[in-house]
Amino acid sequence: MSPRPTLRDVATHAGVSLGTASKALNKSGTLRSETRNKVLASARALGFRPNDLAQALHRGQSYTVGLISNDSFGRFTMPIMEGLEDVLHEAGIALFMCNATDDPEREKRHIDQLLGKRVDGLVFTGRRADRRPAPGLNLGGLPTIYVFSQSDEPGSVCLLPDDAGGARLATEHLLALGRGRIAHVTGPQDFEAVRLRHEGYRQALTGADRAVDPDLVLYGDWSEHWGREALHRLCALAQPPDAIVAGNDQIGRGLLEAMRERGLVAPDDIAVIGFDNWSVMAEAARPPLSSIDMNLRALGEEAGRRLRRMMAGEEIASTARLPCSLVVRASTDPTA
Amino acid sequence: MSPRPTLRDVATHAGVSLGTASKALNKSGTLRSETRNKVLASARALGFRPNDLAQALHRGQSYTVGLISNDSFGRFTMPIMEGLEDVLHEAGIALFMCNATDDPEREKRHIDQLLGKRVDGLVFTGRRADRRPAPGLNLGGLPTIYVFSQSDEPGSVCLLPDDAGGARLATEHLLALGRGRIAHVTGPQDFEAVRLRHEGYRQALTGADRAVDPDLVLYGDWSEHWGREALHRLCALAQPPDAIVAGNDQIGRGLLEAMRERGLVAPDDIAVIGFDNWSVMAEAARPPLSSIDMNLRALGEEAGRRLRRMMAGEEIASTARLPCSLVVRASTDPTA
DNA sequence: AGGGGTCCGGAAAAGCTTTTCCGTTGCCCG
DNA sequence: CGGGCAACGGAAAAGCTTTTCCGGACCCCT
Repeated sequence: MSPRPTLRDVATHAGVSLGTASKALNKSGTLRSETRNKVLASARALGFRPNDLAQALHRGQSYTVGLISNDSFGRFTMPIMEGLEDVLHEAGIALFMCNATDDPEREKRHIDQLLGKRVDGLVFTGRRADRRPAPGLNLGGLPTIYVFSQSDEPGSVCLLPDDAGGARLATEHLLALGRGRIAHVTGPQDFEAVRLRHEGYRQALTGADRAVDPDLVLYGDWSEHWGREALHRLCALAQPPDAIVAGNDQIGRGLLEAMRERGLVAPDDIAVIGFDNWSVMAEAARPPLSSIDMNLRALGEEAGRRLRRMMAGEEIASTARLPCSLVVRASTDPTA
Repeated sequence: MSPRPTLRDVATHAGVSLGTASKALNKSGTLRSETRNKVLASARALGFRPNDLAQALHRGQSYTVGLISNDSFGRFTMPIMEGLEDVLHEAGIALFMCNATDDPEREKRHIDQLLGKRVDGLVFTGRRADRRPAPGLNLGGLPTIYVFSQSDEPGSVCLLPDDAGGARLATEHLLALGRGRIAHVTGPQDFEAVRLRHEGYRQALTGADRAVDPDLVLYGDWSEHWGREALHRLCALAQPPDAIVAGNDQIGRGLLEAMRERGLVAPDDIAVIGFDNWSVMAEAARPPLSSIDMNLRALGEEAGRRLRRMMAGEEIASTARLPCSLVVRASTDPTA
């Protein structure tokens, strides 16, 4: 039976009317259990699967949410997606992802497809959390949420990791280890995350009655190469640092590698902590790199909860940031 | 206007009947261009977007394909997805991904959801290309293809990189550089890819009238750590190798790192080539790591083409492997 | 035995689009 | 001026499910 069986087929097979079959399968209406079982048996025998298209059309709700990802490697999107899906599934909602790869044309296409399929909600995910232009499409009041990504549209609902808090956590961890000269080696200054992480770093130092030494703050790109170069620059200072907060794990790993080559030992000579907790990087570093975890999965879960509330008609505060956590490894604490 | 406008709204707004509005928008039937334009204008004014649910229901085809990914980091799935999507989009087919994360329950759920949405095809993608049990669901003749993944069901259509060919390419590259003792440091032997890559390595050596030296073939896990350890073992041999084919880029990078620490220079002392061409690893290695690219995007494109043919009713040969390519970097050729 | 209530299952409409089939209008030509 | 044809637009059905409304049957009680 190539075309999938419809409810009518089931009804015919069970010798009842179409409406009755529906009621039997949905446990609604009032039927003799004998009739109900007959229908159920027929449905099983025929391998019946209700047609979501018809259901959605009928009730005007698709119980489907679309996720548009601009993270071409999926490193950030995947954990978010898992969290989202768990929460949405509880409510019987399916989640489908489309990959836009930072191409506005592709993105538009995907949004259009999703609108055509009458999704009940939309999630945007990014590779970086900077403000992005609103998609040039009228979403017509469709519940929409930006996760690890922000819209420049006022009133849009965004969910982000608390970058400043994460950097503060990292810096405070180093302060608690008794470090006095803490450097910050990070990415390009035009990333909002870079500015916020710097701000958290500053706050932590200020909180400990220390000032930021501009010589100890270095901006570059997100690569290991930059981490290595930055270490050499820092070591050339009259007063090298005794700890470093890296803007991400790749930079952190570069710092550690350069240290090894100079015969410096982490954390004894310099303690290093990264950001992102990208395990494949952090765990392969020598010593393994302490890092800040952005709890992306939890971010996805919270996004799912908020989206559900939005779908229920509730108004949601526009932007929230969720806390990061500290993951201690040997690059700051050898006993870890 | 919270509920999206329907074709009926457009028709009313334009002062024509529903059927006429449909014809105007689909350029079918025979209408005065005046009427057609009136409808088009109304549709634009109202922000009309046809309801794919109704369309799909009507024509019995959803023009949608589902992708089930078991690659929790998306490193392999994402490029495949891009290729797939490009090819499917040409045919007006949308691609939606679900993440199953190697959880059979999740996977079942997703398949069921996709079947309910009456997708016209299904793609399975993996993190590893080993044979996997068929999903315990009746797909009812739905066109299905496994990419970078295999089903143990006979007759299933699978599309894979030519692992053996890739390893042969790598080994021949090293032979062409004049290397005589070529080692192979790879992952767990229970991966089919590991066995195939070893076979390619063997073929290349045999083709050059060289035998495989069992001392030079080391199985371990996929980590950098194992790469480092393996290098030390190889260096402890009476006759250390002058080149190494690594089973993946992480192992390759571990090998290079350990070489640096021993004061060995790549490629002068030992040339190293990896596998996967995972740029974030290969390019950050010192020196940058030559590697074998599995052309995953092309794999995705070919999968899309085959799927389209299957949807058109064509029978497809069950399994194919697509060629890998060699990416030369400084770890084998300093001039690269 | 008849009337009222309960229990069941059927009929029909709605949800949105496409397509086929018809009816109407207007024009041209005889 | 009337008949026929082309051009155009409307009506209706189909595709699948859910849900409401109804009608029929049966039971119980009086």
